[in-house]
Amino acid sequence: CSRWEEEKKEDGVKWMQLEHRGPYFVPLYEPLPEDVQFYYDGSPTLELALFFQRTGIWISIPFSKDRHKQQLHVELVLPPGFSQPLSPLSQEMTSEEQEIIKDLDKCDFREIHKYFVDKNEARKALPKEEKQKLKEEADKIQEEYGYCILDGHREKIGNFKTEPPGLFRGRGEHPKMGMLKKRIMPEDVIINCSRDSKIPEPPEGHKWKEVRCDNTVTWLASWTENVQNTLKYIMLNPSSKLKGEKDWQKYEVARRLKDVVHTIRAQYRRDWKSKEIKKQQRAVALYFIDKLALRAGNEKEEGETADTVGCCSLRVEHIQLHPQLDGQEHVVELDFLGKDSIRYYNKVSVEKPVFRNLQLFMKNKDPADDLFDQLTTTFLNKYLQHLMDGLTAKVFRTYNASITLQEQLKALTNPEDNVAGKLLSYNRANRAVAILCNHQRSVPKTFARSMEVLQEKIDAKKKQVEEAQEEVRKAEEEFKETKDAKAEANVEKKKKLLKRLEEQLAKLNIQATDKEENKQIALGTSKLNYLDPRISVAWCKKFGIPIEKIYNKTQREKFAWAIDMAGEDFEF
DNA sequence: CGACAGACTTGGGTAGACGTAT
DNA sequence: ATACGTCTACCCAAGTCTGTCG
Repeated sequence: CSRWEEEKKEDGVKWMQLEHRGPYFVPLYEPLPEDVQFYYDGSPTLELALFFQRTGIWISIPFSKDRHKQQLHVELVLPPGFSQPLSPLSQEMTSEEQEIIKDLDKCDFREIHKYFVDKNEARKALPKEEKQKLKEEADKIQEEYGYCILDGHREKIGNFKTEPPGLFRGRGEHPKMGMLKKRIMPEDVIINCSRDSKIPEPPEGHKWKEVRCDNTVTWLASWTENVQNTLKYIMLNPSSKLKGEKDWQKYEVARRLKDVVHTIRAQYRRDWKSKEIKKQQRAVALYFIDKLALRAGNEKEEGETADTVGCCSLRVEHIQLHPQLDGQEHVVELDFLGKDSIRYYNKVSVEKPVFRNLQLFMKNKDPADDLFDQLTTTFLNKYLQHLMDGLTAKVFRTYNASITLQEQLKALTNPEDNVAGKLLSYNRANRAVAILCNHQRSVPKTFARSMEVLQEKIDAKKKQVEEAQEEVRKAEEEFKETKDAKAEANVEKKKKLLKRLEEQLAKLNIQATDKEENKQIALGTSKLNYLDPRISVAWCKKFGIPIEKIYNKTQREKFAWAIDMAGEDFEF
């Protein structure tokens, strides 16, 4: 365990030694060959091509979601939303350019697009040795820039490359969609490292914005991104000791919540009946956060980001109250866009006082008004902090996710099952959590097809099983007649074959079930961020499942601390 | 307090690496 | 050997939450 238990540092101090090479700067875009033209309103416009070249706009072309369409019609292939208006980009043009380029629909990128498609094809078609060479070059960069030394350990860095310039897309209906994200230069970058370390060299002819030595933070380099005017950081990979310890801490906080959650629940039930509306709102919001695993819901600057909400920022228009619905009482219908503009839709039967409170909170309000108008996340978190040290709204998500996994594993795992059956149970437990946390994905494009293929396999296997059954029957008959040892051995052989085929069929059926149930559910996020890995490690040990069956290499690296630590009797 | 900056976690999408079946 | 589907690494946006400042 020694890697996870080293000497304590002073409060807030994250490291004593930090040495690295600085960010790797993505290469400049190569100028387009002269015969690759940009047309505006039908005319080749060489000098205007320079604008797009300068801004790097054509790198947005692979941005299009619909690759298929790109190949069918060679049209402007900017994604939807990148059509009119051109205004976010106009800011980047000189006044002469603005005079001419007024309509994105009149911009013709076809030649440019083709150039890039061809280039990409050419790269793919490269001979093996050439590809190998390219890979070696990439590995060299990774080796050189991808690691740092932190307190004597060589640690992997998460994102060591600067982000290339391009068009900002954002998710959902983003008001800043189409704005130009500028190239990051060394002059934009702040380097953070220890004083006595080898200070990274800026690229030739350039200077860093600043070199600082702040060991109360964990980032190695930072810069301000121009679209949202926010900071971006280069930080360590999740496999690092620093991140691992932080992760462990997070789950320890969630485990402490387990001890007091009953008190907290009792408290918010009492507060539903409080005289103070602010307390009532706090209590109802906390109920949602606890029961539905909603996010806290900070206020956001209007017009700067997509219109999404969490618990505290819910508006009246996001919920509907049904005194009766589908045979249930006091049903709240929630329908809103959450983080990443993922829709949250749920109908839940709530306790009567909650229903009454919600009616009260909605009274005399417009649809666009805040449901919890007296509430902020800061206020809620202050309250939680005094209930338990380190408690914030998001701890409920971690806690409920992890406890659900543990309970579901207990309920679903059948010790009699084979490994495949147990893994199905594991995935189902994981799935229960993903559903709770509303982790969705779009149905994979190949879903229907790959389901068909699987079904064909199942049908074929069924046929084989039937044939094998027939074979067994025949063999038994023969044995009955002849009673000779050879026939007996044949019966055994045929039975063995049948059994193997039946097992294969069962495995395929399990696979199909798992796949179907997983159609629109993303398991990754909960596995990576919400489920205490020690629960999974303990489960694996208890049922003799190899850890590789549930965690891939990266995940095993991230959860090394838990794999080291948890025995089969670990309880969350 | 309330706005804002800063630091860190959480999130879905996707290109291409990888492994497997043919 | 190749085609094909799956998985992973990477991308970078979008949250949460704390601390500071006026």
